[in-house]
Amino acid sequence: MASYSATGLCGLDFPSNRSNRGKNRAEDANLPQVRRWHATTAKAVRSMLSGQAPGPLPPLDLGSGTVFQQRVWGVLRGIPPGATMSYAGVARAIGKPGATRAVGSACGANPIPLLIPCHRVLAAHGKLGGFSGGLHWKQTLPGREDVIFTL
DNA sequence: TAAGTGCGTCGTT
DNA sequence: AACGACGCACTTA
Repeated sequence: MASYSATGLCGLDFPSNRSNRGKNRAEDANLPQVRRWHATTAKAVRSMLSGQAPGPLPPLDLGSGTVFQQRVWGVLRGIPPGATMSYAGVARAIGKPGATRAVGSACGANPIPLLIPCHRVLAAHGKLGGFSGGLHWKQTLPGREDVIFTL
């Protein structure tokens, strides 16, 4: 289920996942635009699920997140398909080497899984770590991206 | 080497 | 003040 605000895509859930986040009343805004966004989103998601680069994305509304979270998500979006990064790596990438734990929290707060590839973030040493949408996704998705798990 | 424990760390609620 | 989708050092076996 995808959710849109006046700014852009603001939420995305895995199928059969928990209930939706309240927000978005995009009906007030331009419906045609939302439909356009959703078409783009759907295409991007399909690409992701088949292991391809997402291609063009709709505008993302991340205004709901804190500055720290937005920094983290920005890094995640920079991880190419098939690549992975550790929580500590992300922490270093945003210039806060000690904030690895906080990075984990930020990933958990990610409103748009898949398009913001939190599943490419592993714990140190290639271990899986956790995942809000269920660990099986974290195993499945990178699998489709031909990620090589070394130990 | 593998598995378990404890503590430091830091943003969020 | 308490709680993590972590990391590291340090036991044990």
